[in-house]
Amino acid sequence: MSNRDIAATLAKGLDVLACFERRGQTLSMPDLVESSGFDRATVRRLCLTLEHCGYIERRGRGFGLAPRVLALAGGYLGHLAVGRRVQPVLRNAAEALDMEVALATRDRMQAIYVDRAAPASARVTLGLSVGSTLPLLHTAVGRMLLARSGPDVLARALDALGDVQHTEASEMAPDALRGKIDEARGQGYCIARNEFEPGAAGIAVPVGALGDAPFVLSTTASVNRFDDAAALDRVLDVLRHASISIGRIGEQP
Amino acid sequence: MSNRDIAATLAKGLDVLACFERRGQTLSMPDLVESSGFDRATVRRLCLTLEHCGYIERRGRGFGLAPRVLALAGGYLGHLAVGRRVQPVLRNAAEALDMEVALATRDRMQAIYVDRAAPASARVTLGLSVGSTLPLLHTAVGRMLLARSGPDVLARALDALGDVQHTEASEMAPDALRGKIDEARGQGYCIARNEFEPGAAGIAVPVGALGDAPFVLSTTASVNRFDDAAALDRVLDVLRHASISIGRIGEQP
DNA sequence: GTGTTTCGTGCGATTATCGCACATAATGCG
DNA sequence: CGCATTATGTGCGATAATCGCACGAAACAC
Repeated sequence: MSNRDIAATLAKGLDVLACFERRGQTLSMPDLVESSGFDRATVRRLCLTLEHCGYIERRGRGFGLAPRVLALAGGYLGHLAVGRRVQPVLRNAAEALDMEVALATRDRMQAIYVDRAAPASARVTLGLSVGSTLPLLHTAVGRMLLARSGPDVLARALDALGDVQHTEASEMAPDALRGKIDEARGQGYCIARNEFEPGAAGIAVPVGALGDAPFVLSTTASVNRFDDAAALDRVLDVLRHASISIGRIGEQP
Repeated sequence: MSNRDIAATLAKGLDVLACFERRGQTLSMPDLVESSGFDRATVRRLCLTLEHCGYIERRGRGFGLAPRVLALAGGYLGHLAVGRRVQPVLRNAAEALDMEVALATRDRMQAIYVDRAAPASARVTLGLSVGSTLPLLHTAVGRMLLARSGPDVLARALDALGDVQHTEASEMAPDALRGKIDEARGQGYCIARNEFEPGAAGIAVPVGALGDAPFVLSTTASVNRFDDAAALDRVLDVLRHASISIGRIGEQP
C-alpha cells in the first residue's frame, strides 16, 4: 500500500474533525488553524464541508460537533449490541456493587468508554459517558487493555510515555509498568491506586476471548476499597460474572 | 458560498463513512461500492484512508466502524456535560417512573438518543443506546423535536414523508401530522400510541429554552399506560421535573 | 475613531484524484 | 478437483480538485 492510496484531502478533513474531540468545545477558525497546522483557506473549506455533511455546526463565530457524530457512535454500539446485551449486565453489576461500572475498549493509544451504568443510589458519579477517555499506562482499565493487546501496542505505549505524571504516585519507570501489565495478564485482573487520580483506585477485568478486540469491565472506588481481601473478592466476583454474561463482543475472527 | 468551498474528496469520504451508520455491520468493498455509488478504486482509497485515520477497521474481508467514532461522540457529549449533568437526572427519573427514560435531539431528519437510563428493576429494556435513531413523524420524541424546531424542518420532514407506514395506526396525512405537532407545541408534551411500534406508547417533553437546539426527554411504555389521567400527570410531572433539573443544554446563542 | 484580528473569496499553478484496464487472488459450485 | 465468477490490488496519465496567496471587507477591542 503506497501513499497514493491515502486520500490526502480526506485525511486532512478528518484531522480537522479530530480537533473537536477534546472536550467538544466550540472552536474558532483561528483555533482550528493553530490546532491543525493547515492554511486558513484550507481549514475554512474543510470546515464548510464538514458542516455541509453534518458533522459540525455553527456556534456563534465558531464551530462545534453536531449530533450526527452520535449516529456514528450508534453504528458502532449497535454492532456490539450494547443496548441489548451490555447495558443490562452493567446495570445489574452496578446495583450489585453499589458502584459505577463501565465497559471500555482501546481506541488507538487510549482507553475509551463504550458504556457505563451507575447504581440508583449513586449521589455522585464520575461524570463520564460513552466516549470518555482514560490513559492506558496509569489506569487499571488501560493496563488491562494493554495486557489484552499485542506486544506492539504495549511497546508503542511505553515509547510514547513522555513525562506526564498524573499524580505523585504515578509509576513512570517503563520496566515497572511492563511488570504491572504482565501481572495483570497473569492474574486476570488489574488494580491501580492513586496513579491517575489521588485517592482513587480502579479495578478492571477482561471481557471476551484472548485475541478478540480488547474489552474490559471496570469500576472505580476510593483508594482503600479493595484492600480487604473479602471486599476484593466480592468485586472481582461480580465483575467476572458480568464478564461471562456479556461473553464475546462483536464479531469473532 | 459556492461549490468550490466544498472539498469534494472529503465529502465523498464522509459519504463512505456514513454507509457504516446503519446497524454498524461489517461491510465488504462491493457493499460499499453499491451503497456509495462511487467507483471501486475510489471507494478502496477512501476506505484505506478512513482506516489509516482510525475511523474504520478491518474485519475479515470487510470493514466496520472503529472505537474512534466513540471519541467523536464523547466530544459532543462532553460539550453537553451529559455525564455530569444529564445522566444523574435521567437515572432518578427512570427510578421514579420505573421506566426507561431518554434524552434525544434531532440529527438532520431523525431523532437521535443522546443518553438514556433504565431503572434497576428493569427486566427488559428497549435495547437502545447513545446514537440510536427514531423517525421524526411517527414517534412522540420526533414530534416533540419537530415542535421545537423551525417550520422549515417540519416542512422538510413532511416533504420527505414517503409511504413507509410503520404500523397500521401510523398517521400518514400531512395535515393531520402537522396538527399533532402543533398540538404538542401548544400543550408542551406529546404522546404517540401504536404509530411506530404496535402496542407501544411514547411520551416526550421538551428540555431547555425555545430557540435552543431541540432536546426532549421521553419514555416509552405499553400502549395504555398513559390513558389514566392520574398516571399521565405523574409521568409528566417527573419528566418536567427532570427537564427543569437539566435546564438549558449546551451553549446558548 | 484607530488598530488589530478575523473572515470571505478570486485566481491560476500545482497537486491530487479518478477511473480504466490489466493481472492476480479468492470464493462458490458442480 | 477444475472452472466460472467475484473480488482485489495497482500502474497510468488526463482531468479535476486543491491550495495558498493577496486583496478587500467585516468584526472586535480599546
